Amino acid sequence: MDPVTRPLDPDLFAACDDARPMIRIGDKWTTKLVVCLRDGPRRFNELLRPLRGITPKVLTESLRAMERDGLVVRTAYAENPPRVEYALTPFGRTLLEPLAAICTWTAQHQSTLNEVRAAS
Amino acid sequence: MDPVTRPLDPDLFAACDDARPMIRIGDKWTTKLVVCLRDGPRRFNELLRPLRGITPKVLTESLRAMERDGLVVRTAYAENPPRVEYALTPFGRTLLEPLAAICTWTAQHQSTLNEVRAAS
DNA sequence: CAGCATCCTCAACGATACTG
DNA sequence: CAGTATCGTTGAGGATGCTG
Repeated sequence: MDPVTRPLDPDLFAACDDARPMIRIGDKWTTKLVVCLRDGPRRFNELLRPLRGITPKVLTESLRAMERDGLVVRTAYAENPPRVEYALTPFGRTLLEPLAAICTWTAQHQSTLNEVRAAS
Repeated sequence: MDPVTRPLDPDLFAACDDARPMIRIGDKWTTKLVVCLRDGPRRFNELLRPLRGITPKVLTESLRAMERDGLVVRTAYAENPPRVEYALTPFGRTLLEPLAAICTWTAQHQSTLNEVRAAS
C-alpha cells in the first residue's frame, strides 16, 4: 500500500499507552533511591550523603512521593536524638528487577553513548 | 554496632552512581517513541498521532535528541510531498528489552498504584 | 507533509538558612 | 538527627501560527 495513505496501526495507540512508566522512574532520584534501599533500611542522612548533591528538601519530597505510592515505608522512633528509617516495601522491591535491567543496559552502553555524544 | 554511628557503606555510593539512567528514559516521550518504532520505520505524522498530546515541536526535539544519541535514524526522501521516516538503529533496538521489563512491571502494577493513590 | 518560530507555563530541582 | 521555610533557577513541555 502507498506509504503515504496507509492507515495508522490501531495497536500503535495501545502500545504507546503501555509504554508510560507511571512511576516517576524518569525523575532524577527515584531510581537511585530504590537502589540505595535495596540492601535494607536507611536513615535520612544515610540517603542524603551517597546521593551526592541532593538537598534535604528534595530528598524529603522524593521520599514522600514514594511513600504515597507505597514503595517506601517511613518508620520514626521516639528517641533522642530522633531516628527515622526508610525501607522498601514488598511492592517497592518488585521494582528492583526491571530497574536492574535498565541499569545493566546503561552500564553496558555508557561508553558507546559517550562516544556518540562526543562526536556530535 | 550502634545504628547512629555506623559508617556509611562505601559501596552505596557506587550503587547510586550505577543507577543513573543516562538515556532520557525518564522524559515524557522517549520510551513511548522507542515502543512506537519497534515494528519498523514510521513517518512524522505516524508518530505524532498515536502519541496523543505531543506537539510537533516536542516530537521534533525528542527525535533529534534520540538521533544524537544514535538510537534513531532519520531518512528524508526527495519527493513531493516530502516524506521522512524514522527508524530504530540496531543500538536503539537494544533498548527494547530492558524497556519491556519496565512496561511489564507497569502493566502488572498499575491497578495497585491507582488504588494506593486514590486512597490518599 | 514535515517541520520551524515565538512565546509561555509550570514543576522539578537547587541554595541557603533555620528548628524541634 | 531529621527535617522545614523561603526564594530562585532551569528546562521540558505546551499553544499557536506560519512555511518550503
